[in-house]
Amino acid sequence: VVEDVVDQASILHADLDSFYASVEQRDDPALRGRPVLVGMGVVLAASYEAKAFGVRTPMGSAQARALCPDAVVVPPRMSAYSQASKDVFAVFRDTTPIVEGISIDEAFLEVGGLHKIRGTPTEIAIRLRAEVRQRVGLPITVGVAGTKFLAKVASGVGKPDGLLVVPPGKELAFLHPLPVERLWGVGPVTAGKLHERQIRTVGQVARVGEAALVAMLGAHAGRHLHALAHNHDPRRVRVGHRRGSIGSQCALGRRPRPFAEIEATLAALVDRVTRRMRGAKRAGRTVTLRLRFGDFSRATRSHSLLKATMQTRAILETARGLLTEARPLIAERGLTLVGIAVSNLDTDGYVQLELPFDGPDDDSPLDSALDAVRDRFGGTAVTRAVNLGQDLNPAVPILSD
DNA sequence: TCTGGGGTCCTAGGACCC
DNA sequence: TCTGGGGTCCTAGGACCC
Repeated sequence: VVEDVVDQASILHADLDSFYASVEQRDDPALRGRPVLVGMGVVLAASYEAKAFGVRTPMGSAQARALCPDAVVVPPRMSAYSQASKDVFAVFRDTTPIVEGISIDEAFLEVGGLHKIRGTPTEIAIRLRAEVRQRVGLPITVGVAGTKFLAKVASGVGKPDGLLVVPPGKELAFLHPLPVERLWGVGPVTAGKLHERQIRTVGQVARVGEAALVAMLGAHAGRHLHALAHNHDPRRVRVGHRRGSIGSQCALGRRPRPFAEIEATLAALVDRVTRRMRGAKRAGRTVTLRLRFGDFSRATRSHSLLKATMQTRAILETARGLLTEARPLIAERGLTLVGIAVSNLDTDGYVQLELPFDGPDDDSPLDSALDAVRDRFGGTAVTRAVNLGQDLNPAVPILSD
């Protein structure tokens, strides 16, 4: 009973519609009302006009053009989307301090304690949509419900450019007729397993029983799905989430590549990732090499360092070692994608510098280098004397936060 | 449906620890 | 030399999300 009283519909899930395509239509009036595809090789986003022709992401551009010959295809402009995302999140934070971003174009907002200041959750949601439209010029759909999960489902059903409120007491009536694919966490594999047993709607999932779902899908997935089908989701909206990994990848196409070219691509990926790590002031300890092959099978190889680092050289050496380890696999199956990710992220780590340093009388290059490090990483640099002439072990930190 | 680039979370075996 | 019960961390794979 207490839960019923407390658990009012106070969670908003705000989700921008066809985000990249909407930004393109906003910035180029000639694209408005027309089918727009963002992405040259593969469709990254399609406007609703294009989706009406059956275009989906990720779909090859050739196929998408076949479905929708009148579509305008534009290259992605990531910096414009990134700025638009920042602008929309500013509107979110003006609405409530409790905002949990879950991707570039969606977030949860907790508006429960704001009744006296800003009105009911529904009133807040109406105003939020108007403000995003007015201040950023983009359409957004908002779902309102008592749990995160249901708010997310509601925004999905409410798209495009809509508002869907699930009032307390009406949750299961809303949820149970929906197809299982609507559940967050049910993808093609899980949906297939459910369909095999003639389970197609959320209501049918709810009637199956937890034990049967666990037998079908495994302990966690089974319990999770059972809980969601009954709208049990105790998760609160959390602020201050930090990413757990930073990575970059590159599709290579089906053409066979010389090993040296793969190594060069890997070096470029590592450079991009370590730059982003330094920009975000995050060091990482586990390096993962991601591979995809001609038959679309995948493999990963990973290695954990003793100490977190954001140094290009240390991560590149590790990545090269992993690539060498995977070389027989690559020769056997043919590589179509290579990627690198760094996880086990920490806020501090080490940076190693090599400096011309003639002796005790010549400490100015060291001082200026330390200043440069402080400027760049914003931390407190601590020096440790190391005789580089004797010991060139790259694992020895000479600077640390 | 012949497939990009960025992520998250879970499972499971093995090594190792007390 | 064999044995419990309780853990942690590492690695690899897989499903899923936008």
